[in-house]
Amino acid sequence: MLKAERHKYIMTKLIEEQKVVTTDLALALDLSEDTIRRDLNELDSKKLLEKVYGGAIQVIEKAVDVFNIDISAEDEKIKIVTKALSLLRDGQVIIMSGGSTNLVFAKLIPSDLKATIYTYSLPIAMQLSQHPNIDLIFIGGKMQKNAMVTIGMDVIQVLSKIKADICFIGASSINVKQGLTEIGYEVSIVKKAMIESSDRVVSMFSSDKLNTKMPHVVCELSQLDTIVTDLDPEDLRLEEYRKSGVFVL
Amino acid sequence: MLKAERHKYIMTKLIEEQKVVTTDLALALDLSEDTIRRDLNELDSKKLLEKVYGGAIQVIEKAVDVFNIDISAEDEKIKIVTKALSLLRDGQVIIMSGGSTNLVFAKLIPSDLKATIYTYSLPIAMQLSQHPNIDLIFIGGKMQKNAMVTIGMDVIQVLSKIKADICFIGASSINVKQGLTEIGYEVSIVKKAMIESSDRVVSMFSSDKLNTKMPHVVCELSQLDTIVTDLDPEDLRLEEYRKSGVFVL
DNA sequence: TTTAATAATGCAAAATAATGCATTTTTAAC
DNA sequence: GTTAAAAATGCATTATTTTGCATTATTAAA
Repeated sequence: MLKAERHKYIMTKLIEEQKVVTTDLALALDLSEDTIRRDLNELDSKKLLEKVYGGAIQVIEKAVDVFNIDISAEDEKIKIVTKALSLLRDGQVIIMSGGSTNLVFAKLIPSDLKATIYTYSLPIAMQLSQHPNIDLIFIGGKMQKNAMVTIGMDVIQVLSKIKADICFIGASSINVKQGLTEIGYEVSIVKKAMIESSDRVVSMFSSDKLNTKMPHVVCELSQLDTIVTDLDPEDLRLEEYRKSGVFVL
Repeated sequence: MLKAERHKYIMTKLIEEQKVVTTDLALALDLSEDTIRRDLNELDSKKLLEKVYGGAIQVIEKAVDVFNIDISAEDEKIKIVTKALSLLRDGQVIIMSGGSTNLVFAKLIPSDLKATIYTYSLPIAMQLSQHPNIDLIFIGGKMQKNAMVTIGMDVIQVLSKIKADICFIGASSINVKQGLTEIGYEVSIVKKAMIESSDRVVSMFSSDKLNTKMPHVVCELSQLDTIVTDLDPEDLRLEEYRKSGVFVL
């Protein structure tokens, strides 16, 4: 019996019975359980079924909901952004980049804060559109699909004409030598423009981003006014950053 | 019985009866209560149910989630927009307004369609950002909070520079005499600009919008090329519209 | 507070899975 | 056809997961 035949048999069986059991299949096909397991793993990796302990079940295609953004390590992020809330003042003009940390931040902005926020991130704009006292301006342009942010000249142009009091920048990577770096060129350019337009630059990120680097430089450490992490500001891992003159919150 | 099966059983039971009781499940499935408890805890941590003393209950819809847009009469809207899908072609430049009917439309655009879409609606942009073959351009500007669309001069300016093959306009109200009308002045202006920039104008709406009016005129009936409703194109209620030269889909 | 029910924890046995390796089968090139 | 490489298979070993039980802790209600 060919492997392909076996796979077909397994898939048929799976549809008939809603599930298959490794031991049963081994018996029915007169093969070792190892082989069956290898088959099931193979079919699983092709997403034709879902391997579970003892056998496999049908794939449940969960309707991909674009609007359901799940934030990894949300608790940690809440801890970070809560510290940054103290930087907010009524009347500020604020620029916010994308990223899930900033999204958590947007969620937690007190509802009585009166401010103007510019952003080029769809999820952040969605979130802020619920805020009663924030004037929200979305910076349009070509969408970078997966990150759900706009990029390109249109964005740079708008940013270059703004004068903001403070900007909140998500970080992909940061280290003492290169400063803030990004994986994507276009995003790095946009973030540069954000920094140019802001009196004060704040970057929030979790400590696992510390001492990592990506290909495209956004800015040197000295251009950041404040960094906010999950660590205690006195933590040793932040010492070098403190020394270089950045305020650590 | 596989663990995965059991979990499925528990979830089904939970939906049927609104709750499950540990002891009952142990009896029904012929397993120790410990195992059931472990199952319930596992499902709880996946947020599929809520473990309580003695069993589990359904998860309570958590606080209004911005990202959870619920579409009223979605089935009806699916019916409408499905008809409109036939108007799409590879290579088109498309403008889409906001509105839940257009959002449903965005969801159903075939994933192999290659097109460029301009929109100024956050939810629609979120939806389209998942589409693999669409170049998406968001038209930025000041956000109108509740509707989650941008409005104002910035939007008009961008629209005035586009030349689109087709635009899809949601409708608040339509009648034979005034044509398309809107409740908000700013939105009416934006829609006017959309129409100006498009070779072909399509409006999709449910039949209860027929023969109603709002304060701000968008355009006359004659400026619409196609209207798409839930009704049969031959329906008597659409007769006057057909007579006025609009193509009814 | 008391009491019975329910839950958490640690542990051991059993089932299932992963891994490395030897053997066989298949494939492809000469 | 021969032959070498690649793939598939089964086995032994080791690792992981699941499960039930005993024990202890917690909870809810009288």
